[in-house]
This record gives sequence, structure tokens and C-alpha cells, in this order.
Amino acid sequence: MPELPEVEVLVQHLCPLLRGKIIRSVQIRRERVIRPTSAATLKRVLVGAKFTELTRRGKFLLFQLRHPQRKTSFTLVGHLGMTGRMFVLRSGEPLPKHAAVVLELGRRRFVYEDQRYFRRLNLDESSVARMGPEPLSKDFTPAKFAQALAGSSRAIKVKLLDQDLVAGVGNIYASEALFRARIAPQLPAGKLNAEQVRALWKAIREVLTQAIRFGSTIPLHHGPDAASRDGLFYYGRAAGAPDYYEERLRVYDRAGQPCSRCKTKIQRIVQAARSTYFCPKCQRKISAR
DNA sequence: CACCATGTTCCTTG
DNA sequence: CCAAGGAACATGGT
Repeated sequence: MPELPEVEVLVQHLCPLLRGKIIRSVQIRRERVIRPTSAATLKRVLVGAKFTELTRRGKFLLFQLRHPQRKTSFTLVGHLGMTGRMFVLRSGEPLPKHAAVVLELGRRRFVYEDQRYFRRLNLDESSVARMGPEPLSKDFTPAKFAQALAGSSRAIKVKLLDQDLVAGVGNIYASEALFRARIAPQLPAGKLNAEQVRALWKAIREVLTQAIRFGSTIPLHHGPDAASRDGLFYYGRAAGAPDYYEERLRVYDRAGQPCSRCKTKIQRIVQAARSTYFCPKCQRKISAR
């Protein structure tokens, strides 16, 4: 369940539960999720280490750890892929079916599960190193954004998914930001005019900020059973929580429904093998002057 | 059975 | 070198 806002809310939730805790032992139940780190290396490094901080970079979770005796610090890198989850359980509680890595913390345990085993929890920071600016930081300016888009012939929707451009935007928020900025997803990235670049810059920040604020107001449940795990927030949709979930996603997964602005039917198209949703009337293909 | 799914990486082709 | 497209990863929902 991961794009930037979901990861941010998860980080805020987990941080106080982990900070100061020492890893007593490590269970690796699916070795493929820790590649390229080996099981032996991960265990050797983690056992005895203390969580000092948890931060987010794009969609990655960065767990800072320190060995009190060895006086060494290092980073454990996590990513949820499309279906990954992380939560803290009491030690007696049963593990979910797809628990991939379990860190025993004494009375509690930290669990990383992923039904599809797509993503990772390891010591490899290479993917994090080459990421673009954080969209909610001061590093992300309209001028830099314009420069990064200039000269690209790729469709703007596809370009937004490139983590080197901006960190943390995924398939849902890419469509949502373009709708809010009234830009057609097929428009080549390099053809946005200055006004469109600024509108998109603003829309990205607004939709991500709103989603974080929204998610932060929802109590995070994290039990092993499916029902409570569905309580983990997703902006605009969640089973069994109708009150919270008004129409926040305006186009994503709404093919055939009326546009909230003009009532034209929302269209679904495929770009780079991913679904894109947009309003063909509100989002025009206006090129640079 | 078919198709779809919030992500990333690798490979091929042009 | 770049861009585009597709497959792969593995499981589950509809």
C-alpha cells in the first residue's frame, strides 16, 4: 500500500514503537526479500543493534540502527512494493501468512510481510542514492522541476513515475496531480509551458500533503488478521470505513464515472503498461506557446 | 479461465 | 547514449 503519503504515515506510526528497541533475534522466512544481502550478513549486522531513527525517502523506509558495543551505525532499507506491510505485534500473536522477515524485540516483534514478495528489506542503499528531490521539501522548486522536464519526450504521466524526477509519486497520485493541474497525461513532459509546470508542481505538493493529513487522522491498525490490516489507510478508499472516504480520489479507478468538475466520463488509458485515468475535457493537450 | 492490481528492475528493440 | 515497451517478480481479487 505504498506511495509517498502512505509510507510517510507508516513511518510516523512506527517510529515511536521502534525507537530505542534492541533486536534480539531475526527470523528470515523468505530469503528472496533480503536480496542482495545474504541472510547470514543481515542477521550478523542486525542482532544486538538498537533502532535510533526511522525516516522516509520517496517510498523507501530508512531504519537507522546502532550497535552500542561496536559503536557502529548503519541503515536498514525497506520498501513495501505494491502489497507490503510493516507492523509491530506482541510476541505471542500469530504471524500473518506472508510474513517475510520478523525482528524480535523482546515483548514485541516487528513484522515485514508482503503477499507478493516483490520488495525488499535489506542493507542495499543504491536505489535510494540516485533518487530525485523530495516533493515536500525546499529542494523541490518549480525551476528545478521545469529543468528536469525540459527536453523529455516522454508522456508527462510516465515521467512522473520516474523516481529520479521526483521521489515518491506513484500511479495513483500521478493521475490525481495531473487532473488537479488540468494537464493531459499524454502531453510530452518537455512540452509543458511554464504555467503548466508550476500548476503541476503545486498539484503534486497539494495532493500528497492532503493525503498525509488525511491518513494521519485515521487510526492505524496493524493486527495480523486481514480485516484489521485493511484499516491501514489508503487515501480515498478503504473497506468498512465509509465515513472517512469521501470522494478524495477524483479520477483514479473511476473510468466511466462523471468528472467531478464537468461531468464528462473519466477515461482509462494504458501508458507504459500502467493504467492512467483522466478527464478528456478538463485535461487538455495544450502545448507550449 | 481471463484480466487486473498502489512498484521496481532488467532486457530488448529502435 | 536515450526512450519505449514488455516481461519478470508472486499472489490474490473479481
